[in-house]
Amino acid sequence: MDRSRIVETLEEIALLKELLDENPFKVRAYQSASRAIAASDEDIALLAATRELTKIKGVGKSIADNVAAFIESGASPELEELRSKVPPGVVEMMRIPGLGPKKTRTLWHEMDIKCVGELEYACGENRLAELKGFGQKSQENILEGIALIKKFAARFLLPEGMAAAHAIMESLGDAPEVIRMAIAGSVRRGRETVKDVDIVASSNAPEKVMDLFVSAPGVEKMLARGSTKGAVIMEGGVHVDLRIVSDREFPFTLHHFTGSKEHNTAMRARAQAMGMKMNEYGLFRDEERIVCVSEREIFHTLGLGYIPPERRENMGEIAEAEGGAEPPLVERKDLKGIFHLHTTYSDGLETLETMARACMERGWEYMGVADHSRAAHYAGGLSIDDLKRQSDEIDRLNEILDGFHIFKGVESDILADGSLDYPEDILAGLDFVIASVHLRYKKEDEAKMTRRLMAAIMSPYTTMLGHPTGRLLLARDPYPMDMGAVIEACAEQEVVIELNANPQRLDIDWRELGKVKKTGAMISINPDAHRIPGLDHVGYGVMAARKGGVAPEMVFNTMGVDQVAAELKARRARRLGK
DNA sequence: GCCGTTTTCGGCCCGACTGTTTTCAGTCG
Repeated sequence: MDRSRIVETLEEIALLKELLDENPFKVRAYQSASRAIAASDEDIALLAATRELTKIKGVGKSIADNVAAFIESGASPELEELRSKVPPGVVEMMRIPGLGPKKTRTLWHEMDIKCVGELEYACGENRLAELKGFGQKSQENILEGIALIKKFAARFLLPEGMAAAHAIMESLGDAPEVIRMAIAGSVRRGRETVKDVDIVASSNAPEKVMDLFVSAPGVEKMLARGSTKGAVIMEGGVHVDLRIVSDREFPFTLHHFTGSKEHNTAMRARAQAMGMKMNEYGLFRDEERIVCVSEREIFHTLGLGYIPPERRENMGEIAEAEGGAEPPLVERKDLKGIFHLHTTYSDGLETLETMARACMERGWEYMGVADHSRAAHYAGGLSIDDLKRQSDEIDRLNEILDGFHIFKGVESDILADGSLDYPEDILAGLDFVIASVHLRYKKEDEAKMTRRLMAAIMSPYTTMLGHPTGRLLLARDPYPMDMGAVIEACAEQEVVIELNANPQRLDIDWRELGKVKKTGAMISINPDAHRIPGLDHVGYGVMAARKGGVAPEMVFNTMGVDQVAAELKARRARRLGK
């Protein structure tokens, strides 16, 4: 049983109970149990089998029994029962901004509205205006909300969120009324997809700053405008919130709006346990305000080391920072070179030499070229002759490029039976091989896909496993497979796991990195670049690695060129000797 | 439903904004 299925089940139970107007504290209990299980390092199935689920703080006897029953039978009677009471369309209605459980329930019970379509019709017929708690304005807002969720997927990729955030930062950053200003929210945390963008500013003239914000270039629509809080929609549909506070409040507000909500909840609980109270304006002991000029001081006051934004997901980071500890996290400057880029030999847009020079400009010591293999017809995969031509060109370039080295590699398709795409003697002539699935995954079930990946990992020529889950964010789900088994096999075979830094992939998922760390396997932060700007995607990869708590030593491409060359040789030799 | 250095009962994180109210409920983060 997948942990995420348990977490989703508990979340859905909480939501449905809320819609059914059950005790809000009971609802919260399910929510916090769900979060606690999501954040736990423990083997949930094992704890369930030994009746020890209540060891997890936030999981009591009742929920523990439910989860255990769910794991055993694969179905949750409680959830089924709740689902039978709430039409699915009613749950869908809650996606509309401004509709929470209470209002949705009113629409459902008072107006017999059971789906988004019926709601849209009712608004068009002006039938909500007379309903208690609603009015003309809410009717309009609901219609706009429906249009919005139809027009835009509810989430955006990280780069789109960053672009919107930087646009606002640029138009407000130089204003004399702005004292400090920073991007907060999920963009700052480096989440792979974001729902909206949060920006925090300090000022003594908030009204002026708010004026600038709602009239900034690129703003399409103003949603809200208070004295301290405003919200707009940018062209392209990204929702941006701005919060303006006094400068002494700024670090607390920045921390608060960086979130995550779960991290904040845990931090406030910690403050409370230490006899303090924390909110977005400050930290207080009794009525006395505790001065902190930076986020670092806030963490310090609470007996913690600085927790970088990427880590703030309440997935163990607070325990790790206990006593002032600050576990090292990889930074972009730690990368000494990169693997996995494409050139005009296959579907890249730049020549080998142009890409090499672009890497040199970025201060890297080496690059590992990995064009597509011959099965990837659609991407101009390389024939054996193409590979040889490329190899000759690399030899020439390695002669003339001063202080830079190109490693010879390929991104070999993992064929349906798990074998690689070239004969062994060809693979043996390469410095490294990235093995990736690109084709024939749609009909594979979990067992078959796992076997296929395992077979590829077992090849002594496989150096790295490329984009392990195959997901395309907001577009394609990961293929089904046993990730735990794949990670263990990689560790055992010394196969490096790719963290594909393309912002549409960010694959392996950072949530798996804790597991990778435990097995001792290494990751490589690979740009998978097809053009020059794609090289800078490693920045997204670094953020994802940091979210997973990855130290520089765990990242293959933090090694310098000589060490990488030696390591590639040594690994190949060890595996051929096995 | 969960939890416990005030508690096995009585609490449960906190504040801004909106729209509908005529002092506040609901939503959101």
